[in-house]
Amino acid sequence: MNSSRPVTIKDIARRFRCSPSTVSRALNDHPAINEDTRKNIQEYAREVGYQRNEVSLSLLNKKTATLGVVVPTIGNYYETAVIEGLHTILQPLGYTLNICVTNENYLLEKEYLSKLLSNRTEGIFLSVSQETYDAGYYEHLESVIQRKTPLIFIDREYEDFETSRATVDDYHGAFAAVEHLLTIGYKNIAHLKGPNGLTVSEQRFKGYRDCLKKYDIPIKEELIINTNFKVESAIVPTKRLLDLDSPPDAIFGVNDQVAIGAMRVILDRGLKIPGDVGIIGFDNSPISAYTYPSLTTVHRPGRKIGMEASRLFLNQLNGSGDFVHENIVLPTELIIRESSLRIS
Amino acid sequence: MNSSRPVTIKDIARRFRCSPSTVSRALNDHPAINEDTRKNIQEYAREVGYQRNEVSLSLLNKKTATLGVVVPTIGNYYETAVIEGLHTILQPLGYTLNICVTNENYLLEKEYLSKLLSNRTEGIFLSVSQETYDAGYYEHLESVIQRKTPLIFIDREYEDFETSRATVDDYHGAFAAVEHLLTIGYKNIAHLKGPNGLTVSEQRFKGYRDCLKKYDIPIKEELIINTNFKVESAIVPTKRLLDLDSPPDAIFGVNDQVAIGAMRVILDRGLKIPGDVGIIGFDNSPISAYTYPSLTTVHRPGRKIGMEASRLFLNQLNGSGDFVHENIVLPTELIIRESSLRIS
DNA sequence: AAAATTTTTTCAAACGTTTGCATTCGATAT
DNA sequence: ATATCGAATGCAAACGTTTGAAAAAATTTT
Repeated sequence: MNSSRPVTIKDIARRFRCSPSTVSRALNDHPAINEDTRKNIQEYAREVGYQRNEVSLSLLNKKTATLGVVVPTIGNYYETAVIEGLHTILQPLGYTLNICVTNENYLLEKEYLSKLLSNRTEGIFLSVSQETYDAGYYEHLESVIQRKTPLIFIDREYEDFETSRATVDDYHGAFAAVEHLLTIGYKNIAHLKGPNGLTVSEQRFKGYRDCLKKYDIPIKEELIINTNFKVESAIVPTKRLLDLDSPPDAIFGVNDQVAIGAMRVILDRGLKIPGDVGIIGFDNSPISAYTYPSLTTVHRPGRKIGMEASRLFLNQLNGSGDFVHENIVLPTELIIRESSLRIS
Repeated sequence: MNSSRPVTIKDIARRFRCSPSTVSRALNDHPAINEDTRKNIQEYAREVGYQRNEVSLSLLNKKTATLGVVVPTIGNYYETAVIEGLHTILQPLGYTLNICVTNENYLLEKEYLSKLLSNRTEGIFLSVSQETYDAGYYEHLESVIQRKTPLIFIDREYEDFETSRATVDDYHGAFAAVEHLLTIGYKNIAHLKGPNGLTVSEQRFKGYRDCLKKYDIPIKEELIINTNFKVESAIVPTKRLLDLDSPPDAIFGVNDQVAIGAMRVILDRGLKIPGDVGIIGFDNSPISAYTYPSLTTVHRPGRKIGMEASRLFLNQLNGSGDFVHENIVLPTELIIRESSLRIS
């Protein structure tokens, strides 16, 4: 059986009765190589499908041109937008992105980070998993820091750690959303909150809370119900909201998915959107413009976050020794559509 | 400035005035190492944060434990489901997935494949880009074949190439969808088609066409309009359909996104779904159950595809020399919801 | 034709790890 | 006291490539 071991420089050298160095130089168009030798070797290499073993080069140069992207999930529009942004900047520079999905699992996250370091990844973009965040774990990050591998946080904050960070201004996005509802005449605004503990959830919740405070509206516990970001998780909570003695006249969902789930329940009850209940989401996912009614939402610039995060990485890389830690916070944008339109 | 070069086995050896071999054996719990030596070395290694350089091991063992996943996009639910499936099987086996997004671009696909080979990736899962497919390119695959790197096609067929393949039975899925519409009483069924040339588009179109044929219904050119899988791309085509002299009483969308876009246009015209127009999509994306009205669709088992593809890869890997090429086609499932419910 | 110069090629080391085989060092048996 | 044995450690090669310095070969100059 033909073992089909990849052709190496040594193989080519044997074939031409020359040294590996000559072959290497010929393949790399080194000037100190005879024109004929070069041509012959290059031609032969192409013929036999020689492909340089990057693994050996990585070992030699201590450069792998690989970056890790560690995220809790890739199911949602936002994450893929971030990855696209990273890709846009980093792919042309020759970097390969190694995308690792932790499923919100601490152990998996830890394993991935360790693996990325072992593989001599040159930088890591990390959105910590919920489990990690909840438990306040951070030891697995120590080794990344210790190794001085550039570490960029995307999206989720991690207070105790000083690294660069690119996040969206969830707080003001939420604030603007609720303020919009208030100024348009809604008075009793509920919030379908994200999982406790996550920065994204908490920031948006804070925006909701502080906006109500600003307008001297009491915060009612029964109007704040948790979800897990998924459509399904909005169903029961929304029903509970509608069954209240004084049901909300508007709902602010922690993301578009949840808002869409809520809309469904409301329409099923024969209520009108935005007539009876106003709805607002978060993310500005592509579908949000085409639901019925279309969904007012807060645009979250995922692609830009990816591009900014890339920039932060490159800064660290070219930075002089000690990293300059930057903290980029991108603004959101309120996108007003049908689900919140009501003449005040 | 502290250069913070990663600690190597040699560093540790120097510290203990012993040879690298001893350190290596100590770290790997080799039996022929003195208990004290072992303990001391292991402790010290932990202290200084030693992490074994997998790059050097990869070179030595010619094993990288890395697999490439080359897909045109990761924006949609289906692709992420496939990746999740791959992940489910392969992550526990120690494989790292290197996800590469080609954006339907041939050159990028070619570059990625070449890079993956150079990096000595042990297997490649490929869903060819539209450009590649359109142009019928295949040379970039030759080197993969030549190297005998296991290559598994996911989702998109590539006739001339014999490799293993895991796809969904789009044809029969589409057929069932249209048949459902017909048996429920719809007569004038339009199709919002996917981009020309893509297997997915063409197979679903064929299913549509053949089903109509089976029921002796003439195929009308004006009822078949192209889209690009995205919500927005359904808007204008749907308007055109509704403006026809004899507008369709049902629309079969090539995917859920397109179907949702169509629904939006129809509802905007004051028409009832499913009363005036029945709608059916494809994919069974999470959102499809919660649109208003909920969307009848064809379930596409992305996760299963990923798992099957993994199985095919493992078979090739353990297979004896010459690969056994398998061709897995998974069935779809019709999910009947509101958008097609009409008493016949 | 020898010396000087230029062109072309080879040598050897390095990257970090593992591993078969050889070596060293005590200790035990003769 | 010496041979024998076992345990512990070291040596050296290997993986594939690059690269500065040295060597060899070819060319030009004297």
